[in-house]
Amino acid sequence: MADDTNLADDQESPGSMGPPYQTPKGVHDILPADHEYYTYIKKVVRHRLRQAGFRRISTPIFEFTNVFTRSLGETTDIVSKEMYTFQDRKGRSLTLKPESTAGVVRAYLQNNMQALAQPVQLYYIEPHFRYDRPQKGRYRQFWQFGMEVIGESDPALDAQVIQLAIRILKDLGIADLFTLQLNSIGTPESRKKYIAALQDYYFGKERHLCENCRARLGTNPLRLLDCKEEDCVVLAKLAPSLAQYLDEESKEFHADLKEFLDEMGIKYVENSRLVRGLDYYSKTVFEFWDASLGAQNAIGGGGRYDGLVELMGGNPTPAVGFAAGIERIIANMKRAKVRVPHKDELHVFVAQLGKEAKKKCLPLIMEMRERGIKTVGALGKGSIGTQLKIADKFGAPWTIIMGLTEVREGVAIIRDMSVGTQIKVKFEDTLEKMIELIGEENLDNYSPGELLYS
RNA sequence: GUGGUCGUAGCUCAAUGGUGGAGCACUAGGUUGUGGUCCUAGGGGUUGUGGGUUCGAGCCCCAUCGACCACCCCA
Repeated sequence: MADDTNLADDQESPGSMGPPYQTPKGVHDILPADHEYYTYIKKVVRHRLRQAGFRRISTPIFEFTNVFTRSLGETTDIVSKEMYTFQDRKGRSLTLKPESTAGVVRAYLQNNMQALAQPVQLYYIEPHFRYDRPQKGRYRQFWQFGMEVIGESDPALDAQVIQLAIRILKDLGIADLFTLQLNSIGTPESRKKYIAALQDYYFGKERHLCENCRARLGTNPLRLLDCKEEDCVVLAKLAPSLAQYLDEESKEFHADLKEFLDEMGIKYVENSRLVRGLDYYSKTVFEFWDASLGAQNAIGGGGRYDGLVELMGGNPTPAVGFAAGIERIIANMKRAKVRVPHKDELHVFVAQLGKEAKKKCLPLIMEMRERGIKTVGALGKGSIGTQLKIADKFGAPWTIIMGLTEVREGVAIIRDMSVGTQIKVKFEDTLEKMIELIGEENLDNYSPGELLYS
């Protein structure tokens, strides 16, 4: 292979191993057909969260590595084996963000948002990165939207975050595919005590455990309760339960949360084995599980992280949040045969025959676009036959035909592509006639709102 | 990170170790000012990549890249 780039000596570059240029493992292009989904999902998220008083934030794609190691926990799977970590030119360790809560909390502190009215409500729609072995719905670059409520401890906030998450899933037509799994893991102190008790319980019983569980006993003992191996299940049944170790405050908090959820008519499954993979959670944890497939296909989750702000150097500040994976949402929308409305279809193709006609067509095309008629045309040469063929491929319901004859007569032909009938109008009336045919209400008149000058 | 399945034309897929095909799509013509249907013809491939075994490899073996599945874990 040619030595034409300085990537050539990089072991990981595809080189002669595959097609000359291709995306690396686990990442892919988002093509126009899928962007219809992304656009729609973003609209729903922005709309629902704006209604609830959230404001959007974007943190950098990469942060200093310690932002993540500190907040997520050194021994978590994400930190220990899934981060995209690299060094910059000065040898500083940077990491592509594997999730957003850590960065949002960092931004909260760095930008002194403690000074704002609390709670601060933020949402994001961002790409994230994890070095994982890819599978369907599991990519090395993936999009998540999420929300964070920082600065107030109240089970009513947990309830609202959960309600908003469900509201969004409903808007996307997939709420029924998922069940809300709910648990409380208490304060970090009570959890620590519980984990110690659990390890204590399993001490001396290691040889009855499966290989997996023996390894997890040191790193993630809570997972042992979830194992499907026969002997492990038996041991798990007799193991101490997390609920026994919950402090009074957490118990009361959780009871209130459930009361609020009931009040809002939100159904949930109490799942005492639900544990999230990140160290920063406390009290409330929840996930949305596939109703038929279970945990592997979780579409999103969240919980309370009352200790994180302080852990990252701020004053003790409670918080609660939620995040969901957009690729998984899209996969489920497709599975549920949910189609997304979009505005990409053309209105008009302008077929022109010859240079004289093309000159007449260009200003007309500009005017039509200005008025919100989605228009393509005045391209290529060829006979009227090939022009119509192109028009057909573009899928435009109308075609304006301009040939030498029409230029001379000062008219334009408007063809209805679905039935093949056509009418002849005065050239200067073409624009208004098209608006009439398309319908004022169908025009694509995007308005970003008026600019204000101070 | 562990174990496994798969990779053939733009797409979906055929091809006992013995000359790589079909449908759709594409291009041209039938129809030199009228597309989508129809008819006819045509272009397309180092079988993901690199090695090996064999008289001979799309098929067997090894490596590698990629997709997917089950774990691990999560979005």
